[in-house]
Amino acid sequence: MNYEYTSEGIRINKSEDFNAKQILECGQIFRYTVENDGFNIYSTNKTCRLICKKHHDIICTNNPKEFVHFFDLNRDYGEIKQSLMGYPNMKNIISHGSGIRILNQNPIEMIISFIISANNNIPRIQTIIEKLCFECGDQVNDYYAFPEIKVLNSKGELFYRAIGAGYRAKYLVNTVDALANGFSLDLQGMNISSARKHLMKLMGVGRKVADCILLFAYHRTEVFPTDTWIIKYYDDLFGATNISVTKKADILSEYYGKLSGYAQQYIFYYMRSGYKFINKN
DNA sequence: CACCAGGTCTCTC
DNA sequence: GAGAGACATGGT
Repeated sequence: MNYEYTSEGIRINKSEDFNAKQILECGQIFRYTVENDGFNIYSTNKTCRLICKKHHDIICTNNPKEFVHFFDLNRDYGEIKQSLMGYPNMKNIISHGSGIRILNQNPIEMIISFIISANNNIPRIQTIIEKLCFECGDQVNDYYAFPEIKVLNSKGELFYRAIGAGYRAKYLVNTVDALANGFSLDLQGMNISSARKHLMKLMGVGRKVADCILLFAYHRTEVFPTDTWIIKYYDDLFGATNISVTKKADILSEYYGKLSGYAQQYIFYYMRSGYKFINKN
């Protein structure tokens, strides 16, 4: 990715491989706001302002190095997209969201966020997380940080219900307690199935949520998070069958290999934009 | 009213 | 290990 540090911030020259709107709207991040000239983006207790100009974007932040990693700027997405083009229908799908990148986010924030995401819709997920930060997070200038796990662990099920988590409140209480008491988040050296199994010990973390955590916090791109949108895609591509969602996820991740996570994001964005998938080779 | 949204848990066989 | 139901909440 072509970028440089300037006095204004991280300057990103206009490129097919970076589109702020697509990066933020492809469902991987829940904490951002839309402004006239761009976006405000929040991750753990950090923030940046992404200003979109005609010929370039500027990332304004006090933590430039962290946000270079956050936006995955040192990876060649052109190469990734080139490889994916070889798959059926991917040309259309990728061209619709060609500026998507997979962010490198915080494991705890991803775990909590995606437990809330289960059987829920994106606007409501955002509202719940926003309330969580407002109620439990440290105030930093004009926003609230993602809460410390200790603070979250001081809250009970009633609190999580009050912010709208519904029946997931119990899962949150249970998982936050595990995280506050030394549950390991170090997945280094673990193969994908061990890493997934480990995360799934947390209450509220099933196959799909585990795969989101692996992809968005650990950049394990060999997973293919399979939700209701992806199932629609799968059924169109391979034909609707009675096999389980888990099995479909296995087949998809086998099919796309190490590019699964990237493929999944392009497809998710495409499907959710209201495009009907048409299976034509 | 039913169905859906980035599913998971529990119970049963 | 696979297959039903239940589950909070808000939108269409």
